[in-house]
Amino acid sequence: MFKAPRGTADTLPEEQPYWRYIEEKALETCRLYGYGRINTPAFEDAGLFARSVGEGTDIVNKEMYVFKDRSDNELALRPEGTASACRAYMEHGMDNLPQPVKLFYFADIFRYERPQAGRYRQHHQFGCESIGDPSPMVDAEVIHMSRNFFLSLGLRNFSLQLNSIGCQNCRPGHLKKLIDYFAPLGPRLCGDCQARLERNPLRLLDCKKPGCQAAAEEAPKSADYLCDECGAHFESLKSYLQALGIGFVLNHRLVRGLDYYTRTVFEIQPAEGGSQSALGGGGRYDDLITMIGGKPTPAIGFASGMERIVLNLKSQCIAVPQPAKPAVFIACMGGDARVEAVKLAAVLRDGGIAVISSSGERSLKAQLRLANAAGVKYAAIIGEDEVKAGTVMLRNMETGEQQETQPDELLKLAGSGQ
RNA sequence: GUGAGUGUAGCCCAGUGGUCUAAGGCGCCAGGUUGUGGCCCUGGAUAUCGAGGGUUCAAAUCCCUCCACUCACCCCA
Repeated sequence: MFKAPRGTADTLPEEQPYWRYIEEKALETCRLYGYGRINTPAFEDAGLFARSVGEGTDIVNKEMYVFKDRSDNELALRPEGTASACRAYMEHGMDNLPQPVKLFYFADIFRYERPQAGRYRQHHQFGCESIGDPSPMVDAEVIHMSRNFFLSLGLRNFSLQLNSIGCQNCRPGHLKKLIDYFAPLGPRLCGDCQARLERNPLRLLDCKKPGCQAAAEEAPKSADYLCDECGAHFESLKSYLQALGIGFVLNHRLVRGLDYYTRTVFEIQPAEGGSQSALGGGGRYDDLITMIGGKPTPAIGFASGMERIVLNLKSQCIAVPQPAKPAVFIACMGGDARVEAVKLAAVLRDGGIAVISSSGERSLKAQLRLANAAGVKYAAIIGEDEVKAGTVMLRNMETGEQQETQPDELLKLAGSGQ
């Protein structure tokens, strides 16, 4: 038998209310902040991600689904959403629009990883990007928006982790300090970290190994080595957040796994669950558009993982709206009754009433059991007597009362919800 | 890619060498009225015991290999 590929999942009808709920809250949040929806392809030129996310990152190196199509184009299933949004921004000349351009999306994201709790090979992100404005006001607004999105979902007890990793001008200085700090520790670092020292010293801060963690705590902080511009940007962002009453945790070890981030980086972390279970995260990426061949364009974005939100909604026992049950179940007995049942279902549906019906193969008892299981308010029963009389036996499933009715009366009754 | 754990019906699971032609619960189907649901009662269907190989007179149960799932690491949403 076929099974869904590893790391993918079917979202069955009973799960859908969670997704619908999240989508509605996201849509409302985007409306409040003036974001417009964009859909981009599930796959792109592989180079788009290699250039933006970074050749040296795990995402590009070992997690990206790359393939050649029949014309030998090198394509990749998108491993994140920002690069596509920026590509679309450039491709459609959105730099000629009033800036910033604010886009949001729901996208499936593909990464070849070992699945575990809250992590899948295909997962879904709600993300937003504000492109074209360098002001820290925008940073504050994006952070405010992401926080309010989670609050609107009813989620509580999450923290906002914040850091600034500087820009092309000041980051090299910090990196050098980091190397100077970590290099003498050499053999006391774990194997991974010794490799990271060469490849990407920032990542050393991220290591979960106790020994490295202790070392990372004392390491030079990027925020201490910001250039004047980055420092001023970070300071005013913090003052905006304070003015908005948004609490945050300065986390100098918060670096993100994508190369394109500059200055502001942030993450929303649930109270419970490890550091790898972030509900969402984002940051500024002022260099990304130049990395993929555009003119210098400042931007900042945020993305959240739908599956992780569902997990947290459940663990926090947040009830989500359930879809309405159909109003009427039509039961029938006998061949002539079936014709009447089909006609009645059509009349009711034309009148906007949700109807489910039985094909009449089973006993009335069995049909009513189905009606009960479906949670309908009314069962409309059509047997030989009703066919002869041109009526319908209407049974109220809540009270058990029933009465003969005309089809058009039934329409009125069910429509009024009485 | 690495490490640990788990694999028995649609779902939850009992069972650790013979009494297992595999128990129970949920769900499903039917019956308990001649045209009537929800509770209750009765009956029924559904399991190549993850797959393959081995040990043994005898394997769901022991051994080996493989596969899948889960959790954790790496990294991220």
